Amino acid sequence: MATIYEVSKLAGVSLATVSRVLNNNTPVKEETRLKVLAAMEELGYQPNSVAQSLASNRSNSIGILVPELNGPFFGTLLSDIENSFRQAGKHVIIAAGHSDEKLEKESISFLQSRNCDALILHVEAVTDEYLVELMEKKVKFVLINRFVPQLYDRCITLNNQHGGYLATRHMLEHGHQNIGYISGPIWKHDAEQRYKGHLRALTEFGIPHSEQLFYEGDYHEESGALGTKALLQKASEITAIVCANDEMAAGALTAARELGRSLPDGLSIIGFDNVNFSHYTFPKLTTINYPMGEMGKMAAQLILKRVYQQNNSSIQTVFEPHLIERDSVSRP
Amino acid sequence: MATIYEVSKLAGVSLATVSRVLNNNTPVKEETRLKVLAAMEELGYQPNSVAQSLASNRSNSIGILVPELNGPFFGTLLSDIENSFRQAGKHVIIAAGHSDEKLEKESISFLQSRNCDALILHVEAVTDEYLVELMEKKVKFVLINRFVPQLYDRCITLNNQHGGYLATRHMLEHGHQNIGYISGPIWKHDAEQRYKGHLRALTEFGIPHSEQLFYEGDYHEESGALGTKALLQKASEITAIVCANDEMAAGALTAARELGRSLPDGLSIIGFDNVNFSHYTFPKLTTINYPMGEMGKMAAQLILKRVYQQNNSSIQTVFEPHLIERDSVSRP
DNA sequence: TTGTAAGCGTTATCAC
DNA sequence: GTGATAACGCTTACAA
Repeated sequence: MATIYEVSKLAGVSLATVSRVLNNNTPVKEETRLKVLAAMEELGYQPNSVAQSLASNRSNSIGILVPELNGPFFGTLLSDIENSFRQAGKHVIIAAGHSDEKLEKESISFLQSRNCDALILHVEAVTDEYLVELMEKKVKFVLINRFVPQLYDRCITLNNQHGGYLATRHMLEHGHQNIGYISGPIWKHDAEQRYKGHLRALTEFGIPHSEQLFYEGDYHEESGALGTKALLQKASEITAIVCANDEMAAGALTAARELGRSLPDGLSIIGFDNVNFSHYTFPKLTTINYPMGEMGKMAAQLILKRVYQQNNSSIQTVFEPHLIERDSVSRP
Repeated sequence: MATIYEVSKLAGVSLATVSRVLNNNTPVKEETRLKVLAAMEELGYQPNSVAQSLASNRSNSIGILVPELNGPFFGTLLSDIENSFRQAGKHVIIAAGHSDEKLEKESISFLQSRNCDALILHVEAVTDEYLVELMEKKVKFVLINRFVPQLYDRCITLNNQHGGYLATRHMLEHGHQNIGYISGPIWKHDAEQRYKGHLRALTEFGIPHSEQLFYEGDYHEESGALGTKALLQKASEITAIVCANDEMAAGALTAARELGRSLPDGLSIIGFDNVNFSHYTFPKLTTINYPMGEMGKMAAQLILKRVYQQNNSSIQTVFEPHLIERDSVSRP
């Protein structure tokens, strides 16, 4: 591989000049510019990004930490992030935290040890304090799907409460009065918010809320099935179930069928997230869209702007979900 | 951030010695070793991986190129690859090629410009010749899901023919005699092999093959629906359809239902790949497992062994698929 | 077993 | 505008 030194010799200029045309940050006479460019071409010169990083103290790499790499959720996030950065000549290093505090911390150190210029964190297990400390240590990062007050200007979040509201309102507008709710782990911020939105819709329609109609699941398919069975047993008058995510909704679909309910006539079900499999269910799942891709893109923009001073588009930190109507909801 | 130099001063030894305990490749007296370790601890020293790369001419990074980052397929691949490398202290840089020749080539140069020590390539559009050239340029890489004779010892592949055979045999064993086949683009190697397996099973059971029963799709859901309608119209005696992947099988399920066939009694359907959504369909899809994760792990092992001389486990290059029985196949 | 010193391929600060 | 030259933080002969 040719080096900058060989280029400088061939072009008959100094090292520094070659570096200048490479980075075109300092004016260079057009004539010499062309000479250098020609020399580069001739040698098939490719700058060594490692040496650049060492000298400039920038790696042009961004670390991404997500809970899982598989699963229906993070593909589009990664995809859009990678895309944005690649166009800017940066690259992305990935790691998975598996929603485990120790692993999340390890992954963060790992990414830091890789000299990432910035991190995009989708973390669940680590505490707010830890993240604040990270900020105080001058680590550059953006948070996805989590809001920490002290870090307000680097949090990209979804309006989960509004999503929960939309889901339940959709049921109410279809004339449902007895609506079960299968929640995510209620200690999780998004689960709590989605549930709040549900309650708000209920209140708005003057429907009283009952403990009978609530089941706390764990966001996994199995708990959606369990929840459905539990709810329908406690309160067989239920005609609709709102699930706090699509996985649980899929479980609910299966369970409802096992209990002999026809779908959607015998039981309407709505999900949340609009993950990639949600239109493969039967009936195709009505759900709330989570704009993961856009949020990933925005996280990238934010870093491009704040860390690299590139890009001047405006930054949006909270995103609005919307309803995706498919076939799993009907009138009771 | 503390440097190796500060550590050496604090420990009262030379730069070189610190480097030695860091890499423990050269014997160091236990006593000094401990002094150095203590100094590192005290300073919270973290080696600068960029400087290490420049000096050692190794970046400890591996580039991964897949067609898509989203989609149901590549998550588990990435997940298992990342895992294997992280345990070995390496990291992974990702890129997407979108099955486009130009993009695939660009992505490969991009990854090379990042000084990756090796690449894992899941490419579709680039030619065999291009890959052979790449090898001749001494680029280190492993191919996933593709076999190129000259590159035989760096190809990790699935026995697609056997998979196709298993799928069709499963139908035959259930007593089906009129079996439709929805293929992937037949110019693709895996599509061709899967189809060959189908024919072999037919022959083995003494069932003649008919053009009427073949439909060439494009591996997408829509074409599975189209294919099902076309086949059932041409040959309504069909009682089973073998699809060359799960997406098309999902389309087939929907189309069959629209045509008023009950599932699986009125029509049995089998898929291929066992992607993440295949058990969310209704009925749950019977399919052929594609061990993406294991193949990713193996690709990582191969690189660890050949590029880093780490790991001495044996290398397996061809993987066998197996049947996953769920609910979409019954007797006719 | 340890130290010295020459790189690795850039960028960036000076002068000129 | 351009050219020397000192970093950047580490690895690795070669000596001792």
